[in-house]
Amino acid sequence: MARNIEKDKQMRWERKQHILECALHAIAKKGVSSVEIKDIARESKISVGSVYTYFKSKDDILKEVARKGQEEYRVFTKNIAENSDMNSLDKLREICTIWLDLKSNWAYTILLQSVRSNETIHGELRDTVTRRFTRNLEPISAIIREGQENGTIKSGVPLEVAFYFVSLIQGLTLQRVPGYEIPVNIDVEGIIQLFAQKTH
Amino acid sequence: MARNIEKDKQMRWERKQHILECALHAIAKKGVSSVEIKDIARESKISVGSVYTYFKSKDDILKEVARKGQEEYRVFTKNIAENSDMNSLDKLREICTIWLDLKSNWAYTILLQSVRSNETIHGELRDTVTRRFTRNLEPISAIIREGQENGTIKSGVPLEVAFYFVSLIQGLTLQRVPGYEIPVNIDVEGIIQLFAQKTH
Amino acid sequence: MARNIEKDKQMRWERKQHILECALHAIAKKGVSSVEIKDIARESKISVGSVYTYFKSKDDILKEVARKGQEEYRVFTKNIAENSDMNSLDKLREICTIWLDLKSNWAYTILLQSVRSNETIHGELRDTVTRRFTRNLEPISAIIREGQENGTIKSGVPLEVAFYFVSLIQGLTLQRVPGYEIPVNIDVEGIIQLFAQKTH
Amino acid sequence: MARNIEKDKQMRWERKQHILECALHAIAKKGVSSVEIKDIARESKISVGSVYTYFKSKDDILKEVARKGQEEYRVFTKNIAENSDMNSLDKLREICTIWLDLKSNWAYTILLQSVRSNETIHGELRDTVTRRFTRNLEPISAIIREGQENGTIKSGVPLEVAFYFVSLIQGLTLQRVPGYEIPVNIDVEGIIQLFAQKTH
DNA sequence: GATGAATGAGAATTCATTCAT
DNA sequence: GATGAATGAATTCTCATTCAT
Repeated sequence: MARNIEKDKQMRWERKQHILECALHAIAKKGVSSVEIKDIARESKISVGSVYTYFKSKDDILKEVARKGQEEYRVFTKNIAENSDMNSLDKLREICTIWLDLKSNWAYTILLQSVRSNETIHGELRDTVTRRFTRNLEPISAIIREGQENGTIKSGVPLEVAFYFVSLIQGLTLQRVPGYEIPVNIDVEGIIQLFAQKTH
Repeated sequence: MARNIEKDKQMRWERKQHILECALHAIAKKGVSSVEIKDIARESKISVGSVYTYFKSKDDILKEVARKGQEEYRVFTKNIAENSDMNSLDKLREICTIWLDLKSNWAYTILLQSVRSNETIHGELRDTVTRRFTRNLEPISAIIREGQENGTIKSGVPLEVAFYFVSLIQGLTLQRVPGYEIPVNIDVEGIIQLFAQKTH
Repeated sequence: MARNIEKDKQMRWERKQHILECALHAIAKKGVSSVEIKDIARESKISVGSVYTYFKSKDDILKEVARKGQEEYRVFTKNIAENSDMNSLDKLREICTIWLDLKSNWAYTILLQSVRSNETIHGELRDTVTRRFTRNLEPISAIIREGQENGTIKSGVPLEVAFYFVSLIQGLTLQRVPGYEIPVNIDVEGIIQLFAQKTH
Repeated sequence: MARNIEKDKQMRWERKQHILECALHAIAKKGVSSVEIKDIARESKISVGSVYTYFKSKDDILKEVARKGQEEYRVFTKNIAENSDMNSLDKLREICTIWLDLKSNWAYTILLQSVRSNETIHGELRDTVTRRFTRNLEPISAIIREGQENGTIKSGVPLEVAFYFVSLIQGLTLQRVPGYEIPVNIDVEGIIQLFAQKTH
């Protein structure tokens, strides 16, 4: 009996995660504000009613997708930042490459943008997303500082430089709308060189 | 008589422009897909019905706002690019400063963003916006090329570097949600230095 | 122009009243909690969407119907209470007769009951309805006091007796469900005699 | 074996009764039409699915709650009516006191009210409830007749007077919404005096 | 032309009932 | 039998567009 309760909780959690992932895909396809519960249900291969078994409302889902995305991003950048086997530029390179490679990042970036820029969305959520974004600059900021100390990254307030780096990547990501990509090549090395300190 | 017809046409054109500006503000406040015709009417201080006297549909308005914004942007960057009184870095500086200063740019950037990423919006519009965005990279690209030739800007495919420059500025712009700004300072000089060629 | 604005306001007010009356009929037919916006729209001979032009929500309509009903009841009893051409028992007789005759009173009584007994309804509304009910006892209470003073009505705390009188009438009203009436005759004179002071 | 079957039947009956009582509480809290199977399950401390093990449908539960309540009421009034140790007025007094004291009566009265006035409820049930209500007037009617014969109760058609008595008590009961009571004292003696025949 | 009420198609949400475990 | 997740029909509410004044 106790085992079943545990198992049920586990199952419920897993299904929630599944729906969140499917919601992200649905958002990637239709855009945050056009996505319908129907789309999320279809993508998750469950009924519309069932979505409401796991989430209170559509807003609730969007909130959770944003949270999940930001948390995963934090783990992703933190792991790279703390990896002592890589030098600073390689860390930025890695972040840039993986970030621009992941298809889901587009949807996730769009989502965060929408959440933040949509006045109809409850202030608390916008606040939270903003706060998390700011906190998520820290690992990048640490990499920048480290690079500046060993002379491989350009000088400048680390947090500000991190902000530019992230904005640049997000700006590029937003241009990569599936089906409507800007037809200009993106070269990770070129991007990294913007932040690299030339040595002679 | 002919004069009156001319005058009427002129009036009509002016009112359309007024509505477009107000629509941009309304969009900036509520997001492209949440904005209602009622919002645009209220912002323009006219009635809902009158909006339809000047525009065929909501989609029509979005299309026009996007077109107007992108055209003004093209004129803005082109003028700076062709100004022979400024050096290349100063041109970038000027674009960066003015762009980040203008409040309406935030709304306009959001709008383009939303138009391109919103699947419910007619493909033709998304196509047009994308094409114009690409073409609008040209003046910036020209500045980059010029700067590379006189050794003040870093090397790299000019169009790609221009793409990074614009993406960076747009990425930063999107973070500046009125009331929910990321609390990190933006220093134009720091941004320009990313693209500047160090001389010894 | 000023005339039109006035006229518009007047029209709007009249249509609201019309919808409220139709809503009361719809409620009378289907019961408070089963009544749908569709029913109210049909009864008012307007579209569902139009109902929302005049009222914010279904709850808003119920609230207004309750308010309107209680206000009309207050005017009704006050007018009778203050009529110096009738003696006290005639006043009670009149109230009783008219109240039990009016078909809409059934719906209205049901509505007030539902509002008060339904826990899902916002406390503020329940509070207001309760307060108004209490205040509306006053005219009846005045009649009772007057009758006691001239020896035609039984003794007892006037407000309490008024409460019994109103509860009795409301209790009877509630039994008169259209189509499911309790097959027992209601004799106004018999009811009045319960409250009358026998003289010898 | 046979004994087990008996025991099972007994258990099943007891659980049904338990659910019915809990359903009454749930209905009292949320109103007949707002009450959800979930509420009844929660109140009964069993699962939603289990409710359906004992009852065919929500309607079935409502029907049973109403039947149970009306039957208990019949037994209650019949016992008092037939009690030869009490005089007629004492009998009314007893009914009045106990009825107004019992908290569950409020819920039960609301329930009957709602069942009868709710058009979405099956006509057969509404019919049955109405018929039982009428039949349940008989014991009260008998008390009235008895009182009239010994000169302690006012004259009038006994069934009609009984109808007024019950309506008055039910009317008062309905005003006593937990937490939203009408702030007027209820004095059983005052009520009884309305029906008492003054002797000189 | 200007206005804002009217419309109805479409989206979010609820909940009685069923069903797999 | 017990459980609670799954279902989808039904309901409330929204909003672009039309239309009468």
